[in-house]
Amino acid sequence: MAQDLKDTLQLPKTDFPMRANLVQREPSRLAHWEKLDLYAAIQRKNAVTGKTFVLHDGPPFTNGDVHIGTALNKTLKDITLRYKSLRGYRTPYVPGWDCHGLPIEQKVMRGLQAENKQVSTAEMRSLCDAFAESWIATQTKQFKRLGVQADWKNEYKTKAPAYEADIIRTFSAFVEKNLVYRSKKPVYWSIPFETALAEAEIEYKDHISTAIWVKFAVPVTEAAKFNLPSDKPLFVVIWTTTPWTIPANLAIALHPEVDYVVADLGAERILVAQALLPAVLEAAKHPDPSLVIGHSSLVIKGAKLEGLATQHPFINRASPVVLADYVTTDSGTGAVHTAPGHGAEDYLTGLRYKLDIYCPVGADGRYLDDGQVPADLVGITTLETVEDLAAKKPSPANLAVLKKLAGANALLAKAKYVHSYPHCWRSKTPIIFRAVDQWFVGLDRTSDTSPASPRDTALKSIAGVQWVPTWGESRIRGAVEARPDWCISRQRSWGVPIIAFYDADKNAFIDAEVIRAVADKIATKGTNFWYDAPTTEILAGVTLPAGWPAPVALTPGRDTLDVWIDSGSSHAAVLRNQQGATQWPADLYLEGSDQHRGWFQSSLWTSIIAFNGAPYKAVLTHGFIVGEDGKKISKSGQYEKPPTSDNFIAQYGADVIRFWIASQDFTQDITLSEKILNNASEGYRNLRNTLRYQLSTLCDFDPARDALSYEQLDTLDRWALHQTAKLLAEATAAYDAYEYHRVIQAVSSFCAVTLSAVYHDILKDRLYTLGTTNPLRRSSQTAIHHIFGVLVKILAPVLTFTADEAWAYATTKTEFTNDPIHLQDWPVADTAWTNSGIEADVAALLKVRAKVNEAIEPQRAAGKLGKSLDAVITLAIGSSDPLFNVLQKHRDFLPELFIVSHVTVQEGAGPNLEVTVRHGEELGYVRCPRCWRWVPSLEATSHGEVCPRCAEALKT
RNA sequence: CCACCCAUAGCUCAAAAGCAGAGCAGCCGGCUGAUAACCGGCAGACCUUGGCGCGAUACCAAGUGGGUGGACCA
Repeated sequence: MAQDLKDTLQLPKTDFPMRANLVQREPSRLAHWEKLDLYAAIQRKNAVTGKTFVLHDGPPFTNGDVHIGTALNKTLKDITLRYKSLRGYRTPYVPGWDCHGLPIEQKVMRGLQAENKQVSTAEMRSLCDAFAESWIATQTKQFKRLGVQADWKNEYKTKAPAYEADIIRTFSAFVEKNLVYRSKKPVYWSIPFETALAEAEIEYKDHISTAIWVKFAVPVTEAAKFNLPSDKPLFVVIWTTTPWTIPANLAIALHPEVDYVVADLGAERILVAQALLPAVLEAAKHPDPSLVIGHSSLVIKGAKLEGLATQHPFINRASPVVLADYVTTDSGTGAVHTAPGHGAEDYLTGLRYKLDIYCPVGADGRYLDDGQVPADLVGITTLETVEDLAAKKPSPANLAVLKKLAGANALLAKAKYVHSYPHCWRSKTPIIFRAVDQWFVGLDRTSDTSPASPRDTALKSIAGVQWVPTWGESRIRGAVEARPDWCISRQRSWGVPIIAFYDADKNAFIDAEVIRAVADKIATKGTNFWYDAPTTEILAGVTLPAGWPAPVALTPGRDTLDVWIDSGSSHAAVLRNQQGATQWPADLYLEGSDQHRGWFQSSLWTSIIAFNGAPYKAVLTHGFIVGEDGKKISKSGQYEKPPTSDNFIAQYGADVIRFWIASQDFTQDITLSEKILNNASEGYRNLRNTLRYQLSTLCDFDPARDALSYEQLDTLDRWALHQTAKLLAEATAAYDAYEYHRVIQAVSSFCAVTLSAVYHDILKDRLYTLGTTNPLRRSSQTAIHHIFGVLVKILAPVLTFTADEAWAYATTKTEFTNDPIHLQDWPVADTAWTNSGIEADVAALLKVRAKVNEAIEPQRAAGKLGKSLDAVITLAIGSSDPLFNVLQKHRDFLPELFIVSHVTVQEGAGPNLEVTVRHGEELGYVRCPRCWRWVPSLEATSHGEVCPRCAEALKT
């Protein structure tokens, strides 16, 4: 009989599974979308609105699986775009791949090395190409699995010939504006391989160097100029661990604020930092340092010595004193040997003082015969071979220089010095710093046609861009202001060549028109054309500028462009060409905050120079994923498996990962831990169950047939719609502000509190027990139908799979629909939904409800009461209290709201609300076996005895 | 060493110059008509110090801790 009655209830029913089983089921939804060509369908749908939102994709590097950090980036982009497309924007999104660069070249090279293979540059490039291509395929799969929706058919690759041609054309704009110049710059140099090395190709190892203290004589005339004593020979003493660079010494750097002292050693005087004098004397093994007194009258600030021209120990050349902040008194003499061709900071100092970037060492590591290097040094190598290292023998050059210094009586002291020193990862020999010719972009250059320098224009354009968060603006401004001239050449194979030619004397020839002509050829033939074809073919049909030698006399350069120009040209190669129906400038760039110095900046420079404006209207940045210990996830050892996107998806499913990402304030670093992801799973399940419950209550509801108008809706349902309107406004504002975590907070709270704990719970009675077509039941279903529509669309950008799944069940009662959620429009709340009168009343009543629950709890604990429906409540409150009237007004609604069997409102004596709880039984009530409410009496029906209300329901 | 950002409950996030609010987790219970679900109750937080304010977790300053970028080192 109980079962019989149960069958008369309208119990909720849905096929929408409670268990998401995302890991298994998401792929089939992806396949379904693919079949529908959903991306294209969305673009078609929004093509008529005239609104477009272009997010330009920053290309990930194609040398590995998609990292969870990359997943974060792509997911944020996807959420943004899906929201915008629901808002009616056409959202062409062309994904990109950054294919060139050292990491790939290195991986390929290490592979070849393991097999002991030698290949040509063109073969090398083909191997790199294949390597990149295979990762593009893998990453595409992984991004798709994550739910990233994009124009995959129109993807851009920086290694595609057409793209490479656009990189080269961008470069031609640099040349055209006369910004490109050639200059020497010190680079890491491997002597055995005769090649420049990148930072990543360096290994640091302990090295035994010969430290030397070298005396630079101060001529009498110079001493006089600077009020230094000249009755005895005076020397400035420098200290260095690389004796072989002494022939390239062009200056001595002092710190402007450090005190220097002239010390009398008896036969001669030396000038060193006062603080380091004892250490210098000790190194020089002075018999009795205590006798040496620095002339107290001769303590002098470094700044006062600027310009003092000392004499190089064995080359007839002055070595002037210059000033530099990096000079320390930690070690050495406080006077730093400066060879601008052999050190990064020496180089910068050299630039500041307009010194020659002098490098008398050839590519083979041997001293050149340049007319300055002493004849007995010419041809001697600076290379320290592996054998030398094993024998702890200094390089020939070091030995020769020591001999020269000793012979010139310039060697005050020498000592072994063990320190970490860069070595070539392939030859295992110490590298040298060696200045070689490089191509630069002069960022401060102006011309008649471009009176504003790139830097000025860049700074101006930064102000016109929206930076999210706002501190991004000062970050990039600082980076743009501080950036020195851009060194754009690299001595690599896997990259885009710099289109420059050289004659037999290594004179460079470069011209914008020629570059563009070559670019056109590369666009069809690929870059290997540059490496394989003879110059005559490369330049066939190209009109050479006046003054150029004939093609036969020219050799194509082997330098490649800095890879930042590759990705930095994407706006030109993609947006300007309207690839995938995009447009320039982009509405948004969205990348990690490290890109202020990377892609945001390189894109800005190329765009400023080539097109005179920023390539983006807004730039949004996010932080990085860190482990619980606050360390970057890649360095944080908390996960056994590599932190790849796929590994996390395999455990949680894409929607949970997306939910987690959306729930975080991504302007900060984002913490990832098992606990946090489990939290996210829990949050996800809550939302899923809420959607599921709504679907189940709508099982017999056909909106076209059953929906009521707002005017016909019940109070509680109107209240729920009011809350929904508030949620929608909040979520919309949060989406617009890119504050997705606030969307999640709002929706989670709405589902858990407003719906699950209050609205849905209260609704059960009327939805289950009333007759199918009862207006009150239809009222609630109408409201739920509206609420579901809002909720599922708010969630759609984040829970792409689940929202569509729920949408499919709502519209077709099956798992899939051919009209997916992502093709719908953003919901609109009817203005009538906002009803503050009802909101105020119900809010007051809900407070009473909380009091009632509080009062029920002790009874429950005492075992007197089970479910709240067993309770009969008496409320007593002073009639002067405004609440009294509210309670009276809604008297008939109270049992339902409190989910109790009966409520009596009395005029109370005290000022406070008094709640009395009794079991229905105590009042002599009987329990209706159908709706479980306690009522004064039951009626007989064909289904047995039930309460009058149920009897009524059973008639229909 | 410099610049910038951040600091609220175990976790993820709110708010507001005037009693700091949620979700998840926790603890105790209920229900068995959302059931690997659901409901109720409980408990739990403003980094430290100073300043201006009637009043500061919020504004200012210093410190501490964490992060990012740079400088330096190589």
